[in-house]
Amino acid sequence: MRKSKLDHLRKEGNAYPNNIKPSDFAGDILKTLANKNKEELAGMEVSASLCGRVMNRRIMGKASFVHMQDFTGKIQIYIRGNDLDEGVYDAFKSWDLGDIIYVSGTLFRTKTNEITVHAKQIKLITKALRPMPDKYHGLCEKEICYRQRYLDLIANQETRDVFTVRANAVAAIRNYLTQARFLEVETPMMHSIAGGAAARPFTTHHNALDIPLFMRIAPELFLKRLIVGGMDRVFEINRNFRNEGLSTRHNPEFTMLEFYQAYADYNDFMDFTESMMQHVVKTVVAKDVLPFNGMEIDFSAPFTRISMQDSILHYNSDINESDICSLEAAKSLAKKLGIDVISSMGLGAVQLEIFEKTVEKKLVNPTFITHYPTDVSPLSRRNDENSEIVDRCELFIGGQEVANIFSELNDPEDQAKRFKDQVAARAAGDVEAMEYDAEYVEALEYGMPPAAGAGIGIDRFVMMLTDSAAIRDVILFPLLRPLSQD
RNA sequence: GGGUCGUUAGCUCAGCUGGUAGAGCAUCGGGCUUUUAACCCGCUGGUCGUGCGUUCGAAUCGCACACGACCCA
Repeated sequence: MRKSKLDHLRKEGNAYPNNIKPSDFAGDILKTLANKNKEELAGMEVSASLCGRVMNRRIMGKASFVHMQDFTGKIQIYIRGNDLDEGVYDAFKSWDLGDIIYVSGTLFRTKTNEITVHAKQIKLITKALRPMPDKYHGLCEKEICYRQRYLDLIANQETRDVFTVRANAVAAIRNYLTQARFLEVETPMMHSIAGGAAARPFTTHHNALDIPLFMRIAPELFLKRLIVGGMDRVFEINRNFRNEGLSTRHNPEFTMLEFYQAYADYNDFMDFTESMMQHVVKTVVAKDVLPFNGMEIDFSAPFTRISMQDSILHYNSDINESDICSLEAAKSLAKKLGIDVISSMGLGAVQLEIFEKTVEKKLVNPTFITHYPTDVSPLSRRNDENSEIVDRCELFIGGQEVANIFSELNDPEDQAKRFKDQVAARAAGDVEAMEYDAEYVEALEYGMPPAAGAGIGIDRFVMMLTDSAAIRDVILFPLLRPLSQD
């Protein structure tokens, strides 16, 4: 048993040493030597030292092959008893799959031409007391992958790839924004008024102040305070928390990028968002067309831009302009579609419902939907020609909402009025309607320059970059119901 | 919240219309000095998600519950 092997290690000395420093990584070695043939490699006498986990062993009496894995890759080790100090090989034979080892030696190619470390020294660094997932099938059960992500990461290369892409995408975004002179900031995660989005917050409590606090549902109102303060270009990549159900597209905590720029409008930001996303796709996955959930998403072409009303007509040949242009007609159409129509809904709100029901899923290639109704956009600037709509759009890709972009409302009196409408909606039973944020209105009264803002759901974007069907697959530790104690 | 499916050894999975629980890998013992899911011989390993019921007898049938996956709202 592995436990008794550990006990034996403890008796012999330090069972958990931390004085071993590898100088190489498996993936780097394989990459740099990839074009050296057997003879060239033998002549070079390249030495290497690595640490990693034993993933596979083939013991053949007095010599063995091992595959060990670090985060950069998996490399084969050739271990011959004669090459090692007295007793080391016998000890090695008692080691297990999953143990973490140190190896140093020289590189060569085997009969079958695989780059391999011919071990001169090996050492057990950390004993694995529990068995690893199946060496061939890996770990399949989704629940174990989510609950014990470390096992998923050990066993499944695809999982390591997904989270590498995620890290690279975030780095590319950060780099792109920084290059465009955006300043990265951090705003509060705990708010006394949960604003900036239509969602229910998580509640918590601060003991010393004895006040309730809410986990933020969006950073928006704080980032715009920074625009008031003269930080003309800011962005934040961080977690939002929304007290809602779980689905393949929803996790209660998720990562949001928000960025704001003074003296820009939503048209500028459509351009900016489009080129930023294209840049990320190009640099991170090096493809133009991405497979996603059985669809193909073309990121290289200019993103389509179409108004909500036009999109309804365009994607539904059976709907005519007269069906959605008056409140009465739109409501009867909505009812026909099985939408729960509330009497307080305006034309815009009903159109939005019709859009979500009949168009959203059909938007595969990146598409900006423009002309959002004012009554569902309490923080957006009204359109100059039509005050019933706002200068706002949402970006849909692969049938999902990925980004929300608008020209910011910087008129404090209009903002105060919009907040009041929200409070009224809340009183009428809309649990997601916003509260009146007097301090934010006060900030606007000091003068916020005209600005554009955008929010991009990082998790959903990463789903597309990695062809992941569920948001859980791109979040290392998604929320699951805890296992009961018994 | 509603529907469908799933839960069997550490992992991956069989187990038919009810009749003493199976395989591969891993583990353990033995053999093997260039293997590739190494191979050969041998041995272990189970509260069949939980509970209740039907039955002479339940992994299998029924009900409830738990957890998960997918679809829908």
